[in-house]
Amino acid sequence: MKILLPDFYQKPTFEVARALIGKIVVRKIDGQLLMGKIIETEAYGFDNDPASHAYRGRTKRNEPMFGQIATAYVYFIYGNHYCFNIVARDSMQAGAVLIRALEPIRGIEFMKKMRKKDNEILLTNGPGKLAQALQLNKNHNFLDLTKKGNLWIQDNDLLSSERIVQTKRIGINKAVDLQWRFCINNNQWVSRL
DNA sequence: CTCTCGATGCACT
DNA sequence: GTGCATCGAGAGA
Repeated sequence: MKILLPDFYQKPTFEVARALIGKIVVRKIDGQLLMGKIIETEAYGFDNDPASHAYRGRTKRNEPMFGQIATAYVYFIYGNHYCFNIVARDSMQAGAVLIRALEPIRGIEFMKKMRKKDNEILLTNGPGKLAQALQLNKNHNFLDLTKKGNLWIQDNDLLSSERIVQTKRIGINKAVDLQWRFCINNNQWVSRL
């Protein structure tokens, strides 16, 4: 499995969001590997996207979205949860892909422990859930995802005939009609239909 | 400084 | 389906 290189992320953000479906998130903790297949993503833009953190310009929080592509943008939300994004864009000044759901591939027992849940569906079927399962937090903000450190993204060599569907984004109140959400059709780890 | 509210998850009816 | 915990970022005064 080859690691995804920077040029993979140097495309319009919504295209990268679609391309990331089926790819593998790898997390290393204390020498143990956790892996999950990306099932659901959303693209967030810049001044073309009122729902994006970057919409009103550069701030301390959204700094990663304006920074180097192929790095992580992790933010804290609702006083409880972290959300994991990957910085990706071409000509825009800012842009990132929110990872909304994974299918657990490896390290499932560890994820169950972190999530305090035994049901495999409930481990990573939502952005806050997968961040908890993989123990992602502010420490991973700005992290280069093209290097094999403790978090990176790999290609998926296995052929997949699953259909990718494109829909409106979830959990936002602005730009609600933009079809910038992608997920594997009929997959049980998708956060919502 | 104060106020609002959110790219959520979970318990509950 | 509805309600809400919980806290930091961002906006405005």
